Amino acid sequence: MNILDLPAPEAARALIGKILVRRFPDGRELRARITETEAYFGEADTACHASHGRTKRTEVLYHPAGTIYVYLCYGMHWMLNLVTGPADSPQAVLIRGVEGATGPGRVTKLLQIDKSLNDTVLGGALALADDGYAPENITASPRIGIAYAAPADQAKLWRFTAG
DNA sequence: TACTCGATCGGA
DNA sequence: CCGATCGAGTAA
Repeated sequence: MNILDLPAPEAARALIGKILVRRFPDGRELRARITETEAYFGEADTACHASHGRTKRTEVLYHPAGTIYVYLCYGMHWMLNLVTGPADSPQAVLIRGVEGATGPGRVTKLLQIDKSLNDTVLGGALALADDGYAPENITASPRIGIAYAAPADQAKLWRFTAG
């Protein structure tokens, strides 16, 4: 059972402590342990980009688990998401933080991730690794930056932090 | 084609 | 607190 086959909220929790491996064409490799995630879960979740249905932008969210979703936010920050769950069920986990980078915009800067990885699949330029490490404890809290979402969705405890 | 606003960050 | 910076979405 792959973590990314799980529903996004469960996958988001399970991804804490796992390692992102960024591989470059010249063979170089960067590794960063995931410390913070958020789940965006389906068209019914008004905080999820797919809440407005299937569009050119959100199409990638409907792809199979393990697909990478990268988009530009505020004109300058790339956001890294990993699609979870079955195909045609739009859900994803936002990687909000890794060791050495606090904040989703810093994660992609550190790992040199941009639009070119959008709609590609984990296992190539970006992969997941599990070294068996398990965080001491994981805290769940409300998601950040979704003031536009319905109150019930803002209240969901779908942000996970290692600590 | 115009306009708006964001899953942010760093500096004042 | 506020500006940077740009593409998707929406309205027209």
